[in-house]
Amino acid sequence: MAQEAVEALYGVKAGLDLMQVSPTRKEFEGDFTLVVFPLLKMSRKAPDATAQEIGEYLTAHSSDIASFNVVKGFLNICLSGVYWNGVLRGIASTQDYGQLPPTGKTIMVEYSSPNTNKPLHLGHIRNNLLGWSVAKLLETAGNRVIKVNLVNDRGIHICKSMLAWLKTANGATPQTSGKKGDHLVGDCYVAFNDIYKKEVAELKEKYLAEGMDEESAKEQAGKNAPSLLEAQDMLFKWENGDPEVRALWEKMNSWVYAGFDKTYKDLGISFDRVYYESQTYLNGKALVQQGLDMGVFERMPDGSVWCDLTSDGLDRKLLLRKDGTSVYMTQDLGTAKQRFEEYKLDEEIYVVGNEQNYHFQVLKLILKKLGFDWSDAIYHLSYGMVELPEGKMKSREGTVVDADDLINDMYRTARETSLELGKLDGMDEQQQDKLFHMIGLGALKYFIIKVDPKKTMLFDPKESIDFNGNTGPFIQYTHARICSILRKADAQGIAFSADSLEGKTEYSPVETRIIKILSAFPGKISEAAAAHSPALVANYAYELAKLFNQYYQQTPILKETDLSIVAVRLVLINTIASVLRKAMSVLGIELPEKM
RNA sequence: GGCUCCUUAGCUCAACUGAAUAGAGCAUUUGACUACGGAUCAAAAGGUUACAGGUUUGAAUCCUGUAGGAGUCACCA
Repeated sequence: MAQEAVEALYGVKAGLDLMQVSPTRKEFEGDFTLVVFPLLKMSRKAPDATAQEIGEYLTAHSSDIASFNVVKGFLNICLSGVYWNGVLRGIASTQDYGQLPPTGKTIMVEYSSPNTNKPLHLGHIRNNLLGWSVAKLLETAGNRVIKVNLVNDRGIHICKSMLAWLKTANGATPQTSGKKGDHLVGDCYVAFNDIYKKEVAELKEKYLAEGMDEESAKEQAGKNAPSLLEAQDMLFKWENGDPEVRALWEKMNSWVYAGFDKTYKDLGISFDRVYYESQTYLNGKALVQQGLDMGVFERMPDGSVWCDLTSDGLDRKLLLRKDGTSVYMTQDLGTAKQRFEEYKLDEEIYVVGNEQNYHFQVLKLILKKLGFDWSDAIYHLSYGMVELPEGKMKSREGTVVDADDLINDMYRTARETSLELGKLDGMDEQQQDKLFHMIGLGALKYFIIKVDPKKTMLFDPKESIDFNGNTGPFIQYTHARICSILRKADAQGIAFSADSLEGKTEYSPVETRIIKILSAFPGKISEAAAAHSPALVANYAYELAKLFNQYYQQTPILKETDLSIVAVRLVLINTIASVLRKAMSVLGIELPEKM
């Protein structure tokens, strides 16, 4: 449109990149703003004159434009009430507004990927919420999405827990101890480290007494502590299928899975497929041979295999140990190949913390060297750590925020706040329980998701999570409020539908702003999907909720005497409620009708 | 030490592709109708966007350097 104006006025076709249109800032009058600076070369006139000319042309050629004004090279355009009425009507009569048409693409999202030797903590919560909502976001943007979890269920760390269980637990099970399975196993892991630390200290004393120097005494003690040797022996037995070790391993893992399932259920997240590393850890060995044949990898005299990436500015990467066993990278290479072939993926997203940036850089590079053109379709959704006021969470120092504890805290706060406000008349206990969970979890999820995934974020247990202001409960409250009005309207027998908008030509400035933001929703979904950032959707929902609360405060809805105006306002707020529901559903947050 | 990332109000976070006076929430101060639901709203105060240069009509945003912080550089995963 503006492009046409430029061509008609200056006889030059301007590229779309020069046409900068953005929503007008609220301190100026207008709906959209065209920045004319980039066009000055074509107009060969002063900014204001150029803006004036374009504004006049647009007003003359489009009936949707009501007026315009020029401020310091910015052309502010006001669209007519009739135009906005058409927009609102279109939105109100669209089924599942915000759901974008199918793209035909298949995208896999891998997230969560826990170890089975400790319970989930706040860092995992960020991973889980982010992974789940990115998957939901991509679905909403029209893609077919496969959510997968790769459980790290084998390795020396698991053996440590097993060993400690044998030595210290006296046969305790989740049933007999009353502990959640993942916590029981996690406690064993801690117990192992206590034993290990003690042994290392003793051994170090002994070595020092034998005249070894400090440095090597420490190193040797660390390597030779009896419990560690036992754990290594256990891992060896595991790899050789020792029935006793395998049976214990299966038993303890099953406890952990039951525990994880509970936490996943509380968080409201799920997977389409779960992979276990015990079944995939041999993947990728075939690729090593392929790489050797292609001359991309090289075998050392001791038998180990490496990929030299120094010409790309990276290091040499080990792919096969001298004993022929594979490493993490090797597995990931094989697993990626398997997945792309099996599912014909258009994209694979790994939701993994930014501490593994280097790993994924190497992964993609090696795949590329092996000639897989789909290596570019791998996206590492690298999220920042959750830090505490005293710094990073460290399980060894006991400074972790446990996922289950945090979920329970949120539930309790929601319960206390709700009961204090006492608006839950007529709700039975089961409904209340569901509501407290909805609110508590809404607070937690929103708190995590509203932050840009890439950024390190801070959680202060002392202040915990607020329920006022820019929060999940704020948006839930807004929704409940709208529902309350709609219920009252219904009780009064006031009917409305998109057709109630027929013939409406005027909207107040706030109403226009609301319609504008509503109309931006699908665009926001695709923008967020492209950026892999649910945070954009969270902030969008907040803006909308805030705008409704302003509107509500200054505009009577049911108190208005003109019933046709009441109906229009009901259409508007009903649309707000459904867009809020849709937006928050992307984040996995439910909105109550009462709270 | 090499490489990568980060630094915005007292605190937690925004700012689309470079655009107008850098926005919210919390905390602080003040105010709000016989409450269409006060988990709300209105207002005040709070900023040299770490620092120094550079590019540009225009820089929190791009480039260079400095300071501070994080991550990573395993025959761990």
